[in-house]
Amino acid sequence: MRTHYCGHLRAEHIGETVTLFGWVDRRRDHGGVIFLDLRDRSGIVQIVSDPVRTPDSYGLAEQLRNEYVVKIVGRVSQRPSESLNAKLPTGQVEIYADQIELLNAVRKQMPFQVSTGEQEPVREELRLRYRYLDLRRERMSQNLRLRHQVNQAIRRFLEDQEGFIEVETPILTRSTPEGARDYLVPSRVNPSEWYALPQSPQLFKQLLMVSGVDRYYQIARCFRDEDLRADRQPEFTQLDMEMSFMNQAEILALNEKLICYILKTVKGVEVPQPFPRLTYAEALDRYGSDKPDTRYGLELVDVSDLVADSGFKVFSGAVKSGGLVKVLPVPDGNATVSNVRIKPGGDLFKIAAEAGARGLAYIRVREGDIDTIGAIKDNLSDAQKQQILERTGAREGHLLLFCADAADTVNATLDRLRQAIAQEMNLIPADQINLLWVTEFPMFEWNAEEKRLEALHHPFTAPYPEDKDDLKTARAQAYDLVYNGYEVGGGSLRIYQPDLQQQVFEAIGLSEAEASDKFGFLLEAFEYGTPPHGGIAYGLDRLVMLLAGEDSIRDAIAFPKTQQARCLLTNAPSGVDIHQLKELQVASTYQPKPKES
RNA sequence: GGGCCUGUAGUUCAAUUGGUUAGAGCACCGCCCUGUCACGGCGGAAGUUGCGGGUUCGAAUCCCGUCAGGCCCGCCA
Repeated sequence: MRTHYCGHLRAEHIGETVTLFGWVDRRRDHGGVIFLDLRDRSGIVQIVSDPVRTPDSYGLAEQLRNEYVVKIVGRVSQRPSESLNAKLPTGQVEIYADQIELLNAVRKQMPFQVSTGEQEPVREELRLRYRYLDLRRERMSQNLRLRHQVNQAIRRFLEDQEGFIEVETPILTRSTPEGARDYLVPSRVNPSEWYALPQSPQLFKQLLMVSGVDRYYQIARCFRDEDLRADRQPEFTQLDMEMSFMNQAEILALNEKLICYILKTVKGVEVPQPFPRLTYAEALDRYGSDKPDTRYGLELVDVSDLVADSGFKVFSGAVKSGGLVKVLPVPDGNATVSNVRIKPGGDLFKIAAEAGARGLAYIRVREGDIDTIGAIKDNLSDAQKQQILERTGAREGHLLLFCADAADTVNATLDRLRQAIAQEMNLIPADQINLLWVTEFPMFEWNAEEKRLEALHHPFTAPYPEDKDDLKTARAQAYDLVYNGYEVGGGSLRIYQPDLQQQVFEAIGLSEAEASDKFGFLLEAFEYGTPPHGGIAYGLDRLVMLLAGEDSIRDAIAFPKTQQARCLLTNAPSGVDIHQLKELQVASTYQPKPKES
């Protein structure tokens, strides 16, 4: 049968007779000689057929078309010196096709061409409908391969170097409060009861620590029934890890080694360790975000104290009511950003408004003077202006964009503006990889809608010991790994004392009865000798997306869903037979909206 | 639930901004071509302009609705 993969053939094989299988990538028929590019998963090699050298195959070679599946038996030959192809790894050789066997033809018009991949983009809708063809194309087959290499690197490092063992945890599990919406599965054997698909293996991996596994990992499928984004799918894959008897510094160091091993193995890139660390507070202060992209500057500057008692009410009012006044200094921003764009109706104003800001103020630094609206000019003293210029490092040509509002709003607004402006001004070095840890997250944040505290990370996250006495304001021993502005991983040290866990449940408004109902098994497990432990989970799809240089997580997944959570290939989800529902004792209550006439 | 963008031949795009027969590359079919590699040449077939309605003498183009895909907000411990 097959003796070689197409892409592996080199000058050293010249003279050998080989048997190849693959797809016809392209056919070039010169009337007297036919060239075929034969493609398999390893690459492409050129096949030659003509009536003189390969009389037995020429007739069939004329019949072949793109994407036909063929078997080729032929002689590996040196290409004529004027016909070498430097673009192909196999470009020194070609195969004289002594035999061609047509294994399968293409019977329908191709919905799109496989071999033009890079030159001609195809509508994603079509790519997803005919995903098996899309995956034949260079770009997607590379992405599949890259993903495999990442998985492989993870296993080599964690298993061979660090002694982790992979344990599989249930897909049919129980629904838990908090967190995302669950996917539910009815139990036929237990009518009216439901399994939930796991949002993550969180509870099981902690139980495995109680079990003495010590170092656990899993490449785990997770499910969250929430709306989709370019970087969010309803089912996704985590690299999930948990380890016992390690402190935060040790866990971060081990994970840095893991990430560096992956980068080195799949990209050949060396990243210096340790990775930079930013506390949550510092990240918000300097970037307005807990996942800052640090590949470019444009850091925010807090000027609240400088304008707290200025006559400009927008500024002083924001500070008085507990908010902030922060500046996004944009070098050369005067030339790039016109006033029209900052004012109502402008694109930057729109971005700010979407983030909740009511408006943007500005100061333009001109030669020896500043240019701004009258209300600021008249209400800031020369000293205040001078201090602002000094603190923001403003020079001639700088545009200072001000946002004054509640802290959340200011940070969200300037974060988005910072990203938009960096992109517009081409400040983002696309090839750079910036990794950093964000640490010292708060334990909780206030959910205004439900009027209660919510766990920022999850309710099993341990507070810093010194903060334990006031849990509501405590910092968590939690950490996120940020990769070019994307959160690619996050984890924490866990609570392993039942009483402290109970206090955290109380803080988020989970009564003892509820906690015992939902998590009783975990609390009980903690009564039997639980090691201190902690862990982390990475969004594997997101990591692969970034390593592949893609903008969408879908390009890192073989068979992804559309934004409407549909699979265009299989047409899932779909209706089911009424008998299936009867067996499950389940009925849909869905009522289509009546059409208005 | 909301905002924005897209939908024209199998496909990727165009159509002088409301005008007469909706064009081009690739793919497909036929003929020609012995060194191409995005081969080349000649010819051909291929369109309910997503779908439905409206405005208009006239709609791919304007309006309304609807479907599908995308980006975002909300949501995602």
